[in-house]
Amino acid sequence: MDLTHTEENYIKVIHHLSNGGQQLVSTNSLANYLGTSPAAITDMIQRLHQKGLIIYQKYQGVNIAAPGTAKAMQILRRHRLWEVFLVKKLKFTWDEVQEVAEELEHVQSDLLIRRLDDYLDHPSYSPHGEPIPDIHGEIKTQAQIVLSQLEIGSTGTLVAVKDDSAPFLQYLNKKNIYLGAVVKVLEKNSFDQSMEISIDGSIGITISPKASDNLLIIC
Amino acid sequence: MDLTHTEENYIKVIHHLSNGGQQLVSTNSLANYLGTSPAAITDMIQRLHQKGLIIYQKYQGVNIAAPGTAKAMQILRRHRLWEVFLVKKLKFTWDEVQEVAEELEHVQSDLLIRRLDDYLDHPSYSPHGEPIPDIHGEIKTQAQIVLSQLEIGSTGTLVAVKDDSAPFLQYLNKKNIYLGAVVKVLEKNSFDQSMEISIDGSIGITISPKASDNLLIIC
DNA sequence: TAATATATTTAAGTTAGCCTAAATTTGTTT
DNA sequence: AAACAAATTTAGGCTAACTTAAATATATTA
Ligand SMILES: [Mn+2]
Ligand SMILES: [Mn+2]
Ligand SMILES: [Mn+2]
Ligand SMILES: [Mn+2]
Repeated sequence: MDLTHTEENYIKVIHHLSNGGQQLVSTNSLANYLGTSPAAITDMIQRLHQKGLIIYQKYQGVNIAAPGTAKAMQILRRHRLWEVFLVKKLKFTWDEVQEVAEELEHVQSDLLIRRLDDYLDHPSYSPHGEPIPDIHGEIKTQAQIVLSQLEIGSTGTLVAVKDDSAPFLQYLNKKNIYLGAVVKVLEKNSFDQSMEISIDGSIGITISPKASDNLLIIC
Repeated sequence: MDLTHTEENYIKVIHHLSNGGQQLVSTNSLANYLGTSPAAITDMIQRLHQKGLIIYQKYQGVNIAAPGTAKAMQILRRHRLWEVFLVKKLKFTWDEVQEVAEELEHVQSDLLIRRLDDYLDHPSYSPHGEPIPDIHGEIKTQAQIVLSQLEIGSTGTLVAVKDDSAPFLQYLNKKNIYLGAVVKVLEKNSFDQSMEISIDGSIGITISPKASDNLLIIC
């Protein structure tokens, strides 16, 4: 079944906001996330329910259904492969890729994505550390924790960001924080939850709780 | 001014069918080329005329206007750069690129196209030998003639196809005819206008007038 | 539990891009 | 020049994806 660009975007957002199917998503949260009216959301979710991609009960919110999950995985795969291409081959920075990948993900060609994957040597992660589903829609998960939960004196490797918006990524650029770096927690300010960290040994870096809640590490 | 995918496709086709502005294009020829009803064409050309991209007089047909030409050049640039990318980097064959490039050409990002152009080392021609407009919309033209006009005994270099449809390109594949090859006219059958040619020295190749009319060479 | 506030759906209207059928204009014959 | 044929436009309708305003259901709180 072939979806429109708009339907693909809705499916991706419902998958995201439902945490991969773990919770119901309200009409208002979708409207808010997508910047449209609640009426438009109701309109679309009725159609997506009709197509069997989501589960919807009037007034009760929606959840992603199995065919919707498969579709979401396909779109995320395309999105993240294009992000890798843009960064690795076209010298985009990680804060420049979002908008373009948002369009490229809708180009319909299985051959294209298969060849792109080959060309990029089958990457497992996007430039933001998000896992890239394989051709069957499977993703490898690794046990990650958020930096804010790390104890003083502990170290970890920064592997992903939870928020891949340009402002956050630019904030990280400014503080010289990048994926793959070894992070050590030097101090925690219980007053405002801010953290003193070192990045690959460089010290003097203070980050807000909002930032440390959006940085994922492995230990 | 930002156009929709559909508007971009119309502009490209009007530019093409008007021979770059040299002749008027009829409603029916557009309808026929695009596979839509004449009524739909009238609808769209009125809007494109309103936007100043084409010149249109009721019942008289349309022609491309200067801003439309600029837009067409931009779309052709994107289309052909993507075609080069698909063939050179993703190992597509020249008969596989059309459909995908038809979608990729609509991705809106000047940075993307600039970087793609850099990445491909500023190619001048598509895999079909079509010139790639530069960033200002300029194209280099070279004096080309169609193979059917070449005299017996003369040679030339095959540089482009006039028809880049998959069936024609596959026909050329089958006959081992490719761009860059030296073509020599060995014989002409005045009975049916068919031609005996050699390609880089290989003989025993007969081609129809329909084919030799769509092969462009330089001498 | 009843009143009130909030969330959601329905109703009605818009635009892009198509359709078919009818009306109109232009081109071609006689 | 009138009649006919072909090309084109207009009229009316459709679907996708939105909008605002009104109606209705659910949640909260007195
Ligand atoms: Mn998108
Ligand atoms: Mn990302
Ligand atoms: Mn196109
Ligand atoms: Mn081409």
